[in-house]
Amino acid sequence: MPPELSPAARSVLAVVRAIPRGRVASYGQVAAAAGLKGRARLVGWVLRHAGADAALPWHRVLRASGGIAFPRGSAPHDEQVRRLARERVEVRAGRVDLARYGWRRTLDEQLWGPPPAIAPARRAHKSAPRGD
DNA sequence: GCCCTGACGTGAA
DNA sequence: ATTCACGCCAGGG
Repeated sequence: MPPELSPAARSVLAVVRAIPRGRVASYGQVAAAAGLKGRARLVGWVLRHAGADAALPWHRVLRASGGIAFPRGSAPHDEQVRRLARERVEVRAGRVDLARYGWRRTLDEQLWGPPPAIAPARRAHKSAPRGD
């Protein structure tokens, strides 16, 4: 990263630092919140060059699909999973359920966010012991 | 300048 | 669920 962070880069970092513990946001979402709509790649670029900043919650940034951007099995992937697990964010098959852990900034999003009742009322037959 | 490669996103097949 | 084509744009060759 250049000695002087571009204003854009600073905005991105500010947004990332604003993601609450136990919640996650997508690259695109971060970009938009930083006033850089459509520039998700830039967010990736900034994080990649931000590297050794333990205080930066880079692990809370995921793909729009909720998936981790790193390849399954790669070191950074596992590291991200660990960091997320440490704050109670569960990662299954390399992805996080955005409906449950996605960062919702506006009241509107808070209310309309998790629409379907968490209890799917699935076929009550061969169910498993559930209760989280 | 041109071409390729990304910690990406979206819409279409 | 997967794959593909594009759109995007900063760097590296």
